[in-house]
Amino acid sequence: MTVEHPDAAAPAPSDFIRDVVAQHVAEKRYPKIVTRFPPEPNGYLHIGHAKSICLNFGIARENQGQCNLRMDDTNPVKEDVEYVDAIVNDVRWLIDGWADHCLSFKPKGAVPAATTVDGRPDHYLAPVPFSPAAEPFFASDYFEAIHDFAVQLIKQGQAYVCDLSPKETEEYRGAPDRPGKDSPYRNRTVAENLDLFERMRAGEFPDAARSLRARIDMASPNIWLRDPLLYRIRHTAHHHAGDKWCIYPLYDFAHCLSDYLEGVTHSICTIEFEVHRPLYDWILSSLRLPRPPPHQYEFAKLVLSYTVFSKRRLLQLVQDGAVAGWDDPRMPTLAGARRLGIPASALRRLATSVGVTKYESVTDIALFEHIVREELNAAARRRLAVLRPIKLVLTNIPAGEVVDCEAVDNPQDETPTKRRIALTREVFIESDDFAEVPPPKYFRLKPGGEVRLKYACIVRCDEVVKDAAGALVELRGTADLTTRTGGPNADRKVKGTIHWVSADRSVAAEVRLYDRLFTVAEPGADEDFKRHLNPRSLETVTARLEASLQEARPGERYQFERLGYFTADAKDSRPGGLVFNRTITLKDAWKAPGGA
RNA sequence: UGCCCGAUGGUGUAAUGGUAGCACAAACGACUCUGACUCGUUUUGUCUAGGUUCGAGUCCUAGUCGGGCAGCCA
Repeated sequence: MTVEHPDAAAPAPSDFIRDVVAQHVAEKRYPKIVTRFPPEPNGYLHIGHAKSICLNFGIARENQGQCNLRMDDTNPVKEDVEYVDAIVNDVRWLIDGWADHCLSFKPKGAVPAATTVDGRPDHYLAPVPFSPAAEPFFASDYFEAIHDFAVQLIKQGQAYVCDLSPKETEEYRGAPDRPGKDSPYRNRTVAENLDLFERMRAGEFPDAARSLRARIDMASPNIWLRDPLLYRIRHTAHHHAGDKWCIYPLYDFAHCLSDYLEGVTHSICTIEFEVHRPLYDWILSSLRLPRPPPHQYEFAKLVLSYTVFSKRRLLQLVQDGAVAGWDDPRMPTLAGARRLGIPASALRRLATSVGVTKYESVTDIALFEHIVREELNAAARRRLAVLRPIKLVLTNIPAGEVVDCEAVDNPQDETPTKRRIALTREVFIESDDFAEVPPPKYFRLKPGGEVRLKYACIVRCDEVVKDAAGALVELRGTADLTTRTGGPNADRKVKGTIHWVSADRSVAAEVRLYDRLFTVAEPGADEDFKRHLNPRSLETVTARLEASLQEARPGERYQFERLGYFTADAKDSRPGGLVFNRTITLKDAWKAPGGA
């Protein structure tokens, strides 16, 4: 069954960034709209990143443009190829079937060739579609070009080598309300700076002994204009660039130039970079580049209630063993969400429905849950499964006899398909669906009461069998076969309908019942956020599934009727040993009195 | 404290000087072989004070409140 992605047909969203892009398109300012998604490969992508990914790829998609996936890998000490691979995988999963045609990679191993335009360096790497011979863009591929730009700034007297230690640099920088003071090395000659910078590159100096700085204004009210560092010395090999370098550009210098080199037109980032924008513009305009420079736009990142997104905290959860890894289904990472069974389309819909603004807000997790249920309701086949089985013996059905029943795969389908399930003398029902002393308005099974077994018939509970200790052993009852679906009394109404499986025509399986990882709406607001961890975020049960579920494939999603949506775990499922993850429960409007 | 950014129901957003709308949540009701889905009804909002204007959520001024910035992190 194929379900059209609802977001494929949805009208393009509108926000202040898209308004700007639309205007630029109208005035034909650029030959093509080019955006980029630039994660640093130092952790896994999370749902917050989905907002940025959908914004950048969405804009490319809506304007027949392209979006580059670029590793912002300028700090080798924090990064790793493990993260590069995970990021590529997650991005491709998120945009598959939606904006994958806008995803631009580069030929594997390619490094931009230096050319000269108007006597100035100009490196432009033409993008290629994803293929086995392609890889994402890497800022580290531009190190040679970025170095050349640094040399140009030095020659223009706009950058200098500074010998101040990190601590001294901090002191000289001043404070937001107090101007900084000039470095004593600020007025070195061009020749001296050129010599020193090349010796930095050659590895003559130890880490942090010198740095390359932009020469702007130490009294600027904007901290980022007070002679910011452009290059630092780090005698560390790089996961992508190898051991070629011992000087690495900092974010502010590398990012704007990477954007420029890739032909990015709209460089979209989060609001903490707003104060960096004057520096972004200063660098690009100082270089007097032949092509029109990109511009930076900022938006507020996604904050979701009941979850944390900061890499620091997510890393802590992984390292402390609070979860089983970056892809633990409880993690808000894309890898975790995927394993939990969240469809990529739900993430995309969340990303667009929260809007794009300049003020930070907290999105209620209930909105996300609503979207997930809506996607799954349309797409997931229904199955019967009993999480916590209790036995019900239907005494009027002889042992060995099979009553054939027909069940609908998904009533939401236009032409629903059906399957057969077997009703036998012994069935399992949900322990929640029987109450010896029922609360008011209890529609389910009680002694002497009746319920309908979904897709089968109405049954009555005649007897409650207990052991010597008073614990429930089994229920005994009778089936009214005349009320079978399609039977003469099929229309007979009873208040409750419950799910069930045949005792011997069902299979046992591990089912992991996941719940929110945190118990409070804003766990991240508390430095000691781990005390808000939900002790019941995972409960594992051995459930009984209807026989047809044996054929479930890893990653497949089902609705277990009346319970929720469940996905066959792609990592721990084995042939004959399926593991299901509860993606999300069904909405449940019934409130048992007294919390029963 | 200096600079920058922002403020619309409980929550997230729309309205681009002209009827404050949508979604989520909540409550109630209808339907129901999923207490799901679907459908119907209801509740709740333009931070404050001035100004411009025939008309202000929108423009201006001041204030209040919130966020961001002082890594050789990104």
